[in-house]
Amino acid sequence: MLSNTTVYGLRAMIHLANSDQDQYISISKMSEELKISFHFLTKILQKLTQNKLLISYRGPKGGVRLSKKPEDISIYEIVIILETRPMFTECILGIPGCEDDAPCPLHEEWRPLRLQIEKQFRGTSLAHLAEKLEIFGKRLV
Amino acid sequence: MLSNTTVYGLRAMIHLANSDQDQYISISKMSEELKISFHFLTKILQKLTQNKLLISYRGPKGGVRLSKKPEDISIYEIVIILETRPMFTECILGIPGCEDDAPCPLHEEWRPLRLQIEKQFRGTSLAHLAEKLEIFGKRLV
DNA sequence: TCATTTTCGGATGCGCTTATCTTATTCAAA
DNA sequence: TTTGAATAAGATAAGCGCATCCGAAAATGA
Repeated sequence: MLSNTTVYGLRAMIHLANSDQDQYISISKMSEELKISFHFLTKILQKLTQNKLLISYRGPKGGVRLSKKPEDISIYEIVIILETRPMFTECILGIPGCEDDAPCPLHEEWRPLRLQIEKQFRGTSLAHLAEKLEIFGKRLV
Repeated sequence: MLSNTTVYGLRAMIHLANSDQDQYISISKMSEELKISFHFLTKILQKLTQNKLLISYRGPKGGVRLSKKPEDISIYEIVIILETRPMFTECILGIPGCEDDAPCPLHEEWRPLRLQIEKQFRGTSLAHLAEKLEIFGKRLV
């Protein structure tokens, strides 16, 4: 459903939402805590930085932090940036040119589900997830 | 969402559901009509044969045919066989051991969607899709 | 029996995502 | 100003799904 890259990115973002918003969080520390390869995590967070979801800072005491309040970041934004395929729009049968006017046989069955998934992703904020993590003791690793 | 392999398999099965049930359909003919590489389609249909969804016959006039009536084959069965990842059960964050008792932060949000997708796939038969193809002039290529 | 057709099944090569490595750049603190 | 810590960015390797190829086996018809 979601690529590894996206999953790692989501976990890291949830972790950041659950950390002190006023200071930069070291990527290497994060990679240890989340058990994600440091180099790979770096690449992923670079992409999120380039897309303005994170602010990075180099040098000692450097790291990354969220560019907005956790309440204002939806997991939809993260998925759109990290997922290479347009999962919220593509035809489930992969037929080129499939659209409402010229639908594939599964088109009508798939559309409502696709829209509902998108709605759910748009409506779920990092703050919401971080809160759950905090209150109910849920884990990221 | 679905792998290429699964998509090809689904298209081929819909094509078969829309063909004469009493005779074997040549894979090479099918591959031409569906514009799918013959060798690759062969591999995919072999898997479906091994899993009793198709019955194959070698030699001249050979080919494959559905092992059950199109009404009795759900696209769920096909996806389960061809998809390598357990898409109807796996955690959306890919966290090992994620389950109802020890959920990841997205667990509760994802579960109803996942179940609804599964329900839709279980409830959609090849006959239903073939009918649509026939009546509304929808296409597979 | 022999040639032809067709699926079966193993082996191989390709390409993209995933993952790693290396060098450059930036910043803080001594 | 120098040193060390940390991200940035490009190059490179590994793994897996995708795709192809080829010989073997089975069935048909002559």
